[in-house]
Amino acid sequence: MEAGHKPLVAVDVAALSVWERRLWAVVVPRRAEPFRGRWGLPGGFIRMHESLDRAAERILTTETGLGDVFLEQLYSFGAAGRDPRARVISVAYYALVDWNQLQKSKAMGQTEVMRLHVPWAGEAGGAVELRAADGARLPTAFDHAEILGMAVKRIRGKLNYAPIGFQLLQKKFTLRQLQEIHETILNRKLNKDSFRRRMLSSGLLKATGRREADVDHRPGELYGFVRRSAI
Amino acid sequence: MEAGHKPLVAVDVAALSVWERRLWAVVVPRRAEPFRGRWGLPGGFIRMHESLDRAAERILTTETGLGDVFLEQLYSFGAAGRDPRARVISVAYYALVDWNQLQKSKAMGQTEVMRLHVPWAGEAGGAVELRAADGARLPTAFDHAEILGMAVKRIRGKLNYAPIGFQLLQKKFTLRQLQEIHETILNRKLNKDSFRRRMLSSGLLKATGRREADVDHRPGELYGFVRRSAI
DNA sequence: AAAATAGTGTCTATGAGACACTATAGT
DNA sequence: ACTATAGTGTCTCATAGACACTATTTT
Repeated sequence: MEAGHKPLVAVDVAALSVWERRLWAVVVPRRAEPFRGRWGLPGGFIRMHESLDRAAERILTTETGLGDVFLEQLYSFGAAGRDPRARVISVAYYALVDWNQLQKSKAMGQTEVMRLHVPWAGEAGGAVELRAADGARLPTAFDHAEILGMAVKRIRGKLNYAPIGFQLLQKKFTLRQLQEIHETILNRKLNKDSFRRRMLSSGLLKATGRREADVDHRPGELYGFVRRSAI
Repeated sequence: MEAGHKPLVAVDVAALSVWERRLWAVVVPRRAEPFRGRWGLPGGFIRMHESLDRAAERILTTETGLGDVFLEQLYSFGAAGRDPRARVISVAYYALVDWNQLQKSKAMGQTEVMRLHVPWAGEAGGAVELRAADGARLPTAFDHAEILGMAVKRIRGKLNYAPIGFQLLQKKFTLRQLQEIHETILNRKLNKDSFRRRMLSSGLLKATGRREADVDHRPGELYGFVRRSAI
């Protein structure tokens, strides 16, 4: 059991949100080398006495101001040359954040929210692209485009059996809003009738009796999620 | 970006097999403290210039003699006190090994193959137990019972959409053998007719035209898997 | 012949998709 | 009235489970 030299252990967090039928990610412009001028994920090194989960929470909160969100371990990245300065093993996490909460927390950090473009279908996987408001592709740092891609792949798969769509919405939402979230994540249209049936029969939604307001059409009923889970 | 002290990074491999309708795991008796006399997973520290995947392959091969098997990253474990000697982050992998290959490689290592008892149903998750031949429960080292449990949970989930059952069989096998593998992993009976239809319509099996031998009943047709994947 | 499993055919239950229809909000 | 979406009812199609039956091997 000899250790040789020790790599550094970092935790990077891919925080995703959905807005206007698009996927968005929280990123940080790099002001120092390496990858200066490129965009990276919020990340940091683990402390000696904190767990991986705690490190992910701490890093997300201090870098973005976000707290009390869905946060789950994603994958560990350890290619030898992924950081040109030193050997760094990164344990990646992903977070799902509702858009309104994200806007409120934005004042805190040096982070920006950029649009994700997913150049593959289904769960094929691979790197994704960051796009600026004008549609220009933004350069990414390290292997963070792969990490973001794996986060998208993960939530696409998870949507088939877990109710993670709720994590991207406020506490009360209509079935149409929830369907829009699912369609955005999967990047395909879903059948309305089937979606309603599936959601209502899952037992995870409870009707509030209230309806949405300020829409220029018949308002839908507002539902709540039975339990709002965090790590 | 200051690193503080560096934790050690280890890779542990949960190598699983199926035989006689039971799950088995490759474990190593610990001859030194901590956890002397208990049973642990094959593991080791990562080298400075090797990737995580390569480290998992190396550790599996040197400790167990196993090569060319299905090997995939599972989860990273980083609780602060999981190793009483030092801060160790362990990136866990799981491997699926066909029983005959496992018996052949056994001569090589100091490893043993022990039966797994899974005390939870479905994909509830949690630690599993190691059992000796006489049914006695064996004590485990570190958090390795949790790692093994997560490996079982993972393959149970994966069985719903991926053909990993093949990895636990020799190149040619009958549908009954494959169904037995699935039933052992899931710990429940499956419908024969439906299982046949699902497997045959998946397009992943090709009939060989040959039949099994040395069985005391009508022999089933032997099938092969379209591609034998490794990492 | 008996035992055991292989393999096929068919019926039913379930769930998804398609489609049509009615209901209700804002403009 | 018009538009847009909410919400319901029903038909069809695909798939899983159940069951019955025939086929084929060893003992």
